[in-house]
This record gives sequence, C-alpha cells and structure tokens, in this order.
Amino acid sequence: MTPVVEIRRVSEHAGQEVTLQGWLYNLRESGKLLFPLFRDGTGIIQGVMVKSAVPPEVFDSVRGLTQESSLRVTGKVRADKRAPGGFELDVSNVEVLQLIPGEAPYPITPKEHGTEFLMDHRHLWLRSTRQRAILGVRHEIIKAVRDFFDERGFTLVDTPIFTPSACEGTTTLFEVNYFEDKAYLTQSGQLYNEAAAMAVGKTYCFGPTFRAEKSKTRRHLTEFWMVEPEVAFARLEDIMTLGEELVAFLVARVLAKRRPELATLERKIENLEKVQPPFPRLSYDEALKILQGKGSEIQWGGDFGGTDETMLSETSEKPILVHRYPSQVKAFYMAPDPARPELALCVDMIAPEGHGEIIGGGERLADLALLEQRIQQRNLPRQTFEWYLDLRRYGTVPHSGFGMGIERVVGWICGLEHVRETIPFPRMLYRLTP
RNA sequence: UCCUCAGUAGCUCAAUGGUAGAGCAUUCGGCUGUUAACCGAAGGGUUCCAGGUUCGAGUCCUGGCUGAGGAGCCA
Repeated sequence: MTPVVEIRRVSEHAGQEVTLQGWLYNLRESGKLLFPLFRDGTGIIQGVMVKSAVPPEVFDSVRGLTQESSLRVTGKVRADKRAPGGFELDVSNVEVLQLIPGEAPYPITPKEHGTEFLMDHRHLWLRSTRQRAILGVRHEIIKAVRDFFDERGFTLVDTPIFTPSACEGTTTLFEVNYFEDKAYLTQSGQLYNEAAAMAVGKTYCFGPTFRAEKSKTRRHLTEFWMVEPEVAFARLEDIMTLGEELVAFLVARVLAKRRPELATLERKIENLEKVQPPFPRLSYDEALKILQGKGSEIQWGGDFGGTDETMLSETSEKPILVHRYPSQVKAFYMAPDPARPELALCVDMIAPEGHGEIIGGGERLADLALLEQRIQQRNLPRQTFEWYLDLRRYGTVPHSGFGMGIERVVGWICGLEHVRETIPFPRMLYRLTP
C-alpha cells in the first residue's frame, strides 16, 4: 500500500510512490501522452502518463476521464521545472470512483461563465481554485477574530437568533412564526451583549445576522456574519482603538498565513501591507467638509451614502474612522457627546478601495432617564425593552462596543467586487438557492 | 420601492426587419511535454413568455417574467 497524501504535501514525497484522492480537474492529451490535472481540495497537480509505460486498460481509463470525475490515483512524485507547483505525478494506476458520463457533463467548464449561472451552481462553483482561496481566507479571518478577542480576555457569549423585537426599530426584520407568537431573526446581538458585558466585563458574540432590507448592491446580503465586542467601562476612544487593532490584526494574519490564496485572487499585497495603526480619524464634521469639497450633495445631518463612503475611502490607503455623527441618523442607544449633545459618540470604520463600512459602533447610553425618553420618542415597544432598561437600573456604567461585518472584511481583504463570493451560500434579495 | 441595462445551443457571445452562427463543452479522429493545449469532423435551437405591427420579427411596439448594476437603507 502506498501512502495517501494531500497534494499540498507532495513536495515531502519527491521520488516516492503515493496515492492521491480527489477529482479530475482537466485532461490534456497529446497522442500517446496524457496530462490529467488532479485536485483534492488542498491543491492541484498535473499527472503524466505515457501510453507505452502503463497497461492499455489503465491508459484507456484515464483517457476516458471527464472533468470532476472522482478517483484515486497512484504514481511517483517527481520534481519538474515545467510544473506550476514544482511537482508532477508519473501516474501508474487510477481507480475511478465515479465516471461522470459525457451526456451529462460537469456544468462548470474551465472557461468564463456569467454570474447567474455560477450562482445557480454555487454548490459546484465552490470547487474552483478561486472560491477555495476565498473560503481559506474567510476561515483564517474568522479564526483570527476569535484569537484576537480570546487573547485579550474577552468571553464569547452567544446571543439569541430569535428575538422578540427590533434592536434598533428602524430596519426591516424577517418575521417568523414562533408557536402562537411572532418572532424576528436577529439583526444584532448588541443589546444582549450589553447585558453580557455587565456580567463578564469584556464580551463578544459572533453569529449570523439577518436584514430584510431590499438592498441590492455589491455590499449587501440578507444573511451575514457579524462579530460584536462589548466592553464595560470603555469609552468611544477605547473602542475606536480596539477596532483599529482588530482590523490590523486580521490583515496581518492573512498576510502571514494566506499568501498563496491572495496570489490566486491576484490581490495587491502592497495595499494590505499599508494597513498599520494608527488609522486616520475624522469627525463627522471634518468628513462632511471633505465630501462637500469633492462635490457631494450631502448636508449636515444626513448619513453618508455609498458614493460618499467610496469618496472618503479614496482619501486614504488605510481604513478610516469617522466618529461623532449627528444623533438623529444613529440608533437610540448611542450616547450623546457631552460637549455637543446633538452628536452621538459613535464610530464607523470605512474600508479602503471602496469596500464600504466594515465597522459600526460607539459608546452606549448609560443613563436610564434619557434612554427611556429615546425609546418613547422613537415609538419603540417599551415593554420588550424593560429588561434592557434594567441594565441601567442596576449598576449602570459607561460601556462601548461595535459590530464588524465579516463578509465585507473578507471582500476587502480578498479584493472582491461583490460580497456574494465571500460566504459559501449567499442569501440575497432574489437569491435563496442553492 | 425606484432608476438603468440585459435575456439567442449545456456555457460565453455574434447575427442591417430577409436561410439562426462562432468559440468552449459533448461524441469521433489526429498529435510523445501539453499549460483555459492544438488540428479536423459530427451532433446540438420553443431566440425568456404572451400579445401586436409587417409580405416577413431574434431584431420594432405593448405587457409580463427572470437576472445584473445602482439608489434609498445598512455591516
């Protein structure tokens, strides 16, 4: 029995006979020579088979292979300058697990395809080199997020996905039947995080988030993953620094561990290497001046649109922190700036290269009376917030936190045009399958 | 919800209102170092749907469906 080896490890077996388990990626043919390309989820290697060197039935079975047919292949690993990975496999035998028939071939060919076709075949599209690279970077970012908070003494506290009402009231929610009642899919773990922070000091939640907005842009999903830290006694400045350190940490980790994937994606490494703290910090008022100077129509009191964000991101090679927006455009739980009560102690982080807002957060309103007033003003159902008001009744303290959308971060770090490629099975307006 | 664009072979796309085509994929044949291999041949069509204009509609008109990009809103 020859050892079963992963393609990414074939270099450790140069000169040896090994068995690979995987799929046929492509087959090139030149007379009595065959060049089957194998993939196994860890890499791709080209096999070489000379007709005179193997039994006729082995040659014929390889010659008849179709794209994505599953197989086990045995051969000798040989270093070769001509091979993209530096190694080739001199194939001696192939065990075909499933031969895909020519009448119903694998749909995704090594040529160009349109978005709709690829999205309809997302379950197969994931096998492509590019999608595998993105999955790898996504995995690395998620692991790095966990490492970052764990190393800083945060406790992961999971927040519920079924919620009784809106966290922020304004956004559209997905409604679901909950026995005799109605429930909503969470749009943020924020309020529960505040409860957890009062219990453990530093907490974060990390899970799926749902938004029923009919947004149809390259930055929107209806189901996406969000990590939300919340820190007792932290002020706005503390949380801005935390976000800055987190993002720099994530970029550094991907640069350290996922170079091959970034190369596959043709990501400009130099741009990522510039993402070092400190990031530029702009007040809303300062950002507004810059935007108006660049010809934006935005007036004081309005929130930034996608075009405004892109314009701002073009002013820096690093992410930008924009803080102290007018309270009127922000959620009810944002603390007012004591120096200028019309402003909220909040912060958005805008990614470079037009990838949009990746972080939103700030200092929470710790005062009971003011919070009650805000809930009333915005016509929020007081009863469902009673437990939240308890947090202000029993030992309220200043505290701050933020939410970071994983898909936008993955999209930015991978340099993707659209967030739909950053999540294995994207859920979007008009896209619920596969 | 609104604006713009698109829908033709399995896929990516051509086709002035006048016989519906190419490349890839598939099948067959050729080639002993191919790199989205190449060369030759074959099969493959409800031109998104329903009406309308016209001698004649893939093409023009009306309505609908589906998709893409964007706006608003957001991470």
